Amino acid sequence: MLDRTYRPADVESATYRQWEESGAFACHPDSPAPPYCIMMPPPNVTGILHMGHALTFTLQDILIRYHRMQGRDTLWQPGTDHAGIATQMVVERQLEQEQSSRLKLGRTAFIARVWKWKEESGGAIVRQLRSLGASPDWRRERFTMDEGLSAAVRKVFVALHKVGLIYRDKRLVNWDPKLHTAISDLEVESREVRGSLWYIRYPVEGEAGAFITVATTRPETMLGDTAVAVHPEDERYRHLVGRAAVLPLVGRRIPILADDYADPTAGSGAVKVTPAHDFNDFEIGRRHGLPMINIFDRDARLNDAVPEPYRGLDRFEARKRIVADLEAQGLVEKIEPHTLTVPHGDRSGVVIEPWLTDQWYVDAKALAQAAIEAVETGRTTFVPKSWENTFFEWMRNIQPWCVSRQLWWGHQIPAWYGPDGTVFVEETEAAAQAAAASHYGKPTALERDPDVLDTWFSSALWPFSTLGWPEPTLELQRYYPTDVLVTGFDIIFFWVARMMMLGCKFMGDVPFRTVYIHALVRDERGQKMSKAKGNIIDPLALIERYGADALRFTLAALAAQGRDIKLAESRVEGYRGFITKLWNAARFAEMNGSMPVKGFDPAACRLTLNRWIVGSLAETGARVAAALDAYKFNEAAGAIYHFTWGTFCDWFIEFAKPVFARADAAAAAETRAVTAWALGEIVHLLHPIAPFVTEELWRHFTAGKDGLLIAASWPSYPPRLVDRAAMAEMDWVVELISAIRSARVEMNVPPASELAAYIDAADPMIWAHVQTHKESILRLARLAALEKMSATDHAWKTVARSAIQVNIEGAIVLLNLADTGMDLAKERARLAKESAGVESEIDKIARKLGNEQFLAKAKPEVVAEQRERLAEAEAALARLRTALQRIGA
RNA sequence: GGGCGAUUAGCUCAGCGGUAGAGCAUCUCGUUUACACCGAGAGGGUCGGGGGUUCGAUCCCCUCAUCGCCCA
Repeated sequence: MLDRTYRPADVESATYRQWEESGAFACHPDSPAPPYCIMMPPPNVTGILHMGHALTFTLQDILIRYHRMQGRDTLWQPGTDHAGIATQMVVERQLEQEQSSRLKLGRTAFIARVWKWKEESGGAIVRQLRSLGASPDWRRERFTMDEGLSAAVRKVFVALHKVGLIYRDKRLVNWDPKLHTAISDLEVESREVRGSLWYIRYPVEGEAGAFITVATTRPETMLGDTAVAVHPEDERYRHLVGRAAVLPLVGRRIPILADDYADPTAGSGAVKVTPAHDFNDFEIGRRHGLPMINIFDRDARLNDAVPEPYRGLDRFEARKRIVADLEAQGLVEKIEPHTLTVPHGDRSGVVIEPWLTDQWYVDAKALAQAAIEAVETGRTTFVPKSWENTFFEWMRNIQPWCVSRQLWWGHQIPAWYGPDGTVFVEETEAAAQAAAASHYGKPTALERDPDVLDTWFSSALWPFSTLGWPEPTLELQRYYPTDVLVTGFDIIFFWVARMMMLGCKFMGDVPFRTVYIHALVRDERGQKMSKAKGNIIDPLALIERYGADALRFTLAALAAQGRDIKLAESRVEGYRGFITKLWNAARFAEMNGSMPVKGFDPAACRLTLNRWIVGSLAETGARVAAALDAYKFNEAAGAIYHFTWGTFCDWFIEFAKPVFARADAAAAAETRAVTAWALGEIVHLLHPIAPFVTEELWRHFTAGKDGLLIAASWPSYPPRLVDRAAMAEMDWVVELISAIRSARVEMNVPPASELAAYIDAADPMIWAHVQTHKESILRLARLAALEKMSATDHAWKTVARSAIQVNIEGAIVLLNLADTGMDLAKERARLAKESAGVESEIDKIARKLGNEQFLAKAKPEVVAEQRERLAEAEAALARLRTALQRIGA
């Protein structure tokens, strides 16, 4: 016997274990079934499950379970990402607490320490994924630093280097002075900061008392200035172009030159040029062949290239000192408040310093071409399509990708340097040494590049490296290109674009046919969840409180395309109610001996009631499948929700009750069988979204005889199951009961009082319907009796004065209040209000139908529909008028 | 500055050419043996403003306002 309420905690972990042990998650590369593959975006090994993960993995799991049930050989490839900077930071923080440090340990010991951390505490998220019910093929779990994946990284690096698509270059990079590494453009966050604009006078050489005033937001970098630039058209400064200024505090002679970059309308119109510490100035420096003077060390402290008093100062300290010294010399003309955007490292949070270093770059521009074409030609499509624009925008303006990082944790770059600096890029040290021996003519000692690769470099290979590339494995052949990538828009650039580029390059085909971009989860006020704001909703806490299914259902129900998801806990609570509702419907079935019947054929049902629920279910099944096929998770969830609660529970079960109690054994048996069948179908249709409760119910009803639901087939329903007549009939009965209920409440009829009712219907079919469903109608509308009586009967006229007259399609029903008394005035008002409503509707439709343009141009079925509506409304109005007349209005 | 998106019931959101919907909240009533994590019923919206296209606009187009996000 099922418990009174479903307790998720009691079944979830055991059910999960059963799924996993049954092998249901496994892919079968040798199977004849068509494959279906999703690459799980590998979460950071340091990560813990947050709401964004819960959403993305729920949606992926829904797709996987759905396609698995459809008979596809599914591979959901799981794994984790080594997350270079994040992981290194975690372990470094630990060392700090032990009064140790990465440097004290040395590289080899440090890396060993990180591996140890990874084995012990890494991958918590992988365990958490299980409580969400995710069903990836865990046997195939990969880690981006696994030997196989690392080999793929080396091979790709070397191959790209050989063809010049990876190269070493000295240019400005985004330098993180806290983490001591270069980072890519994407890892830089622009933040608006309130600062100042300093106007500084630079003396003009050879003209005592003459100055050119430059405006700058970073006065401290003046020590590295190598020019002053003005706009070529700027009359104010034309006479100074070609001459020189004397850099204050330093005394260096720097040219005044004309360059379009200087904006005459901004600041003073003249700008200082610091090519080694500003990306725009770097370009000016290149155009004019200016020297580049690096004035910072790796901590962004002033180095020995600056005058002695400033050496060793931190950049912010230096700013104060330099401004003070310039003021002392009367060289600060003015200081204006100024809002500017300042680059910050997304990991460290410190201000990024443009710094001149040697780094490895990927020629992203060249690689982007094939990826752009793939999307243009539709070999990969985005859902929703509008994200393609974002993708194109980024890809068409892509910059060289700086892939080297000055970290220890990651894939060390396979480059070795000879004594003279010659670089040998090879997959192994032995190969590098061989290359060096042939280059130098003798064995030569080499030193390996200490840097590691950007974490996203290995992630970019994920769709094929996890399948065994470069080996020509069966899996690679079978599952690549994958079917769909599911992810948030925030990593289109970081990851999607790069997988596209490297997939096209090395596999000769796109990594996925479809990219489904889902919304970001925000809190109920629409704010991004963050620790700082304290508005984080922990998915694991929700699972504990409401069950994984309630959380999954909520996320699916809210996952409308192209919108942020504002998650309120009340939604999860509400959908837990749905899970419980289903549970109780199953209890009802159980209590009434409704168990699955072998060989039951839903098409063979005789009772209208049963034909109706069968057809209704078939339509729901089609809707759910169509929604999932179109990635409309909210529609799938909505369809199953409304059917289960609004149709099956609210009406079908109520109608079934009198049938079960009836003497007609055949009818009862058929209804029992249909009830069990429908429940079975519901758990199938709901399983991808709410796998735990559905599996539990399935187990309960089949006693395990039919195997696990996770491995069951997705139901398909032949169109002949949909019986329009049965559906219309039941719709009418529902309308009848609803109308009576509504009128009773409106007229303050005590709920317990059972009224005698009379129905007058012109169409004999209606009376037939009433007779068929009489028991249900009496019960649900709380009537003592329902008899046929014509409005022309004398009795009708008498009763009408003490009765509520309920108007429904094709009929009018009298609810006799003789015993309880009748407020005629109130009844008149009620009928009058209803006729007013109908009149205005008639008016609206009549006007429409009176419009020749409408008749001429609207689709015929629309016109027909309006005619029908008008006819019905007119009939309703006639009934209401007669009803009013009868009570003397 | 460039781009994208939003503005629909008190709140959070669906719908996106032809009868305005859901969840939560509110109000009234109810414990009729599946379910109070419930049931019945009700109230509540000139679908941001203005213009246009159309027989017809919440839906398409333009414009304004407000608010987000991304990129510079």
